[in-house]
Amino acid sequence: MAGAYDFKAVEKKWRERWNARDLFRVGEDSAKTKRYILEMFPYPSGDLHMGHVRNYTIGDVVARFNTARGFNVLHPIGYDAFGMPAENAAIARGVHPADWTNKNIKTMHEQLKLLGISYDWGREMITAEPEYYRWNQWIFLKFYERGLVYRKEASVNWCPACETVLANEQVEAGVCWRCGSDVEKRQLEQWFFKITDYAERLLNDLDLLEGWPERVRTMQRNWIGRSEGAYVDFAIAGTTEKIKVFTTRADTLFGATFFLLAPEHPLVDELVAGTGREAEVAAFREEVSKETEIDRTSVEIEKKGVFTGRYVVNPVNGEELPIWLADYVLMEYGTGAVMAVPAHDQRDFEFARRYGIPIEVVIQPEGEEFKAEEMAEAYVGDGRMVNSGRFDGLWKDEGARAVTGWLKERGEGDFAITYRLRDWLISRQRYWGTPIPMLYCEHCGVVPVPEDELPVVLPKNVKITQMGGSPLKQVSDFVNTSCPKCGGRARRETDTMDTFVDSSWYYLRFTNPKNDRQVFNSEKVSYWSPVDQYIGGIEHAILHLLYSRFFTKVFYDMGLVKVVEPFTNLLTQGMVIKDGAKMSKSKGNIVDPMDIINRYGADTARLFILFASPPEKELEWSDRGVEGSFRFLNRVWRLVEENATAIRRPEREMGDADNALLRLAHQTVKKVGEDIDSFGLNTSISAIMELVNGMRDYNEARGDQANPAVVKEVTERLILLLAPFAPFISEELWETVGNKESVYHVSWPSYDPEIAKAPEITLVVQVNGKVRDRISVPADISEENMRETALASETVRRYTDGKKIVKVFTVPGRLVNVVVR
RNA sequence: GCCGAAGUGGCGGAAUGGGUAUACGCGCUGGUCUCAAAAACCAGUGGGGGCGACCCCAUGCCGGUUCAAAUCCGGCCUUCGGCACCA
Repeated sequence: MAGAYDFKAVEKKWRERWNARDLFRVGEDSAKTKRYILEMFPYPSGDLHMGHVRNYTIGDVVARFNTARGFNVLHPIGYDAFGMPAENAAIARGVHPADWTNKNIKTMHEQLKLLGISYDWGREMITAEPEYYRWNQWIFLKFYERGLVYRKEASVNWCPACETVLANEQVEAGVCWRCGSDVEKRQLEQWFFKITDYAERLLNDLDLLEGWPERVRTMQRNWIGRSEGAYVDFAIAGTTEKIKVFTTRADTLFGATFFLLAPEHPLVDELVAGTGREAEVAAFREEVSKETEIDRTSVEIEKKGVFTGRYVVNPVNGEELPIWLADYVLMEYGTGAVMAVPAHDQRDFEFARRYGIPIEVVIQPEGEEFKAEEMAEAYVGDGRMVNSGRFDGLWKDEGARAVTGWLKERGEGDFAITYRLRDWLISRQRYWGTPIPMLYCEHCGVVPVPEDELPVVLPKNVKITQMGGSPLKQVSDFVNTSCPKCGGRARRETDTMDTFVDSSWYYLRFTNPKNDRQVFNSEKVSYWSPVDQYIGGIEHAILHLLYSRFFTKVFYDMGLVKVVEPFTNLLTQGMVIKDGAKMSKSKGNIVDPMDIINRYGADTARLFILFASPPEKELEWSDRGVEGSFRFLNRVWRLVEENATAIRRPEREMGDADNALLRLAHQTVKKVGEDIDSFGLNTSISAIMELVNGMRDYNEARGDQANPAVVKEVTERLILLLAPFAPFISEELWETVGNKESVYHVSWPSYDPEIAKAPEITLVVQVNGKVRDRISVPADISEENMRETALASETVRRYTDGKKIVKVFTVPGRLVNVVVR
């Protein structure tokens, strides 16, 4: 295709050829080493945005590069197609969520093809199709069999805007992760996955994930929040009944002056009955229940509570402690009950001061003596135990162990570990999700749907309103069924699954997406898993990545997979921003990828996005920068056209300029390969640009005298290096220089270290650490020669004459530093 | 408040097992071509000084270690993320 760079024609031509040949299809091949490259699949919200383009382009470079290097590369794509936006669209515009979703998928599929991403299109999956979500249901049943699914009534997070419950991970700083509404608390009976059973393994195995950013590992570690401490039993005064608390500070047990229960604690009614404080306590509980998560967990808000009229007995000294309810005690953590030690816990301190409860110091640091009445805040540091009977004198940590051990002997406590991680609430009171495969039989109670009756198909004829409650409840055909056990009347569960369930295992399904007999084929999943390189946004640092790790571990225990971690290496890409802010409709700073593709082509869009910033960092959008990338591709185009002519000229002997260009080409091959491996995609492109600059200088200097063999070799190398970044133009140019085969199947070029080696280096000469001269010397110069050359330099002499040379430092092949006095 | 990351030209960014600071690109200035413009190409471009070969200063700020610091250490400042009553 001679003439100007017509990106539209070029990209269309190769897109059609790739499609026709199904170029990117892969299968298992035991003769090759596999590489599984995966980008987080998109939610089909409409059009591809710049963040998607960045994500998929980065992945595509890695995939194409690894293919060129001879690996068998799995690089699939699918659509995370269940979710709220589809339902919102249905409510707003009366479209069926399925139709809305499918239309969006179609658009995004086309756009991904326009971008030229090398996906194995035969593996495309849509999680909203029964062929996929039936396996969600199957997994749910298997988890149920293993005791990892349970149903319980609990105080749960409720998003009033989404009209559904949320998992703990999905509440960010008290607001809904998706819509930003203040989350409320509700008492509801819901389905949970018992992720806490895996807390210890999820925590420990973070150490295996050396290919993950430390930041993400830390976030997960904090989220799991392991605490070592003790359970201690407190008897309710005047009864034999006991309440268990969890504490990490058993050393302060002698300093407990009151006792706290969460307002939701189930024992409250029973305790308060007959104390005459019923009304006051009930009013307090009512007040707390109305608070949003934000109010309740804000540190600034003053702690409040109410006395129950009852007491517990401190097991270490028999003292009676008043039982209060306090809003800062959470039912979901530990046991929902706390011993309060105001001298050594800031929250208890504030509470005690507010309600006039005594404060007693039981830990004293060396060289200081705290007096309860003088303290302005709790003392939480180290020190020795005081006022603690036989334990006096022990340091904080040994004291905690000693007290716990002593309680354990007496049967009043034990060592314990708790986690901040809560079980994963997966029920959603929404329509557009996977139906939970459970039945409620009038006689048998809760009954799982038998495996051979899957899938429980999501009915299409549903009225979706914003009225709240599961829309499926209204579909009597769906709800009313018979019990598989007794044949009697039963009704189906009408809640659907959290859509994070869908994305917790899709990467394994890609190894065998069309399998209608098994969730995955064991050979295929063994061949491809784990994912070698996973790429996506940091916003999933906890949510999706933690859930996926949990699923993989359960699958491992089930014998379904042989790996304990799903993603060996993780790259968290940075956001695309414009004018310093995240692109968003409300700010009006959105750049539509399709505009860029229409104006400059996909290759330019890809190149700019990769060149403007390293993948993990934010990318500041720049229209000028895009033009620069487009100019570069035009330069490459003209250069290759020019060289295609030069290649046909008669042979000639190698000269210095030829060797120099060849050297540059080999150096560039080395650098580009190394940089892609370490995700220095911006620097690999700059290296390619330098090669192009070198080639241009060569052509200008040599004119008709150019060496055809050198030109051919260097031009071909250039095209091969460019191919992962700008695949369309590379295909075309590859053809221009006379090749028939698709560049996709051509091996990555090798480099010869001998050719890449420079015959001369620049010797930097410093005097007292300041650069004074730069001298070109042979690369293999000895240290002795370096020293001599440096001292002989005229510039250097000006600084050394009349001075005493104290010492001369040499760095082989680089630098000499002369120290004078 | 706690944890983490990052501060380099006018801008995006290079260079960290200490050793040529500012690669590559954008922008800007001048030039070639043109009736003119665009495109393309060529040259220049951290700041300051000198007629000059050159010199001084500069990687958020202040100190330190070293022959040598963007890079290591200590202390600040700023920005951005995450967590946020977890007993």
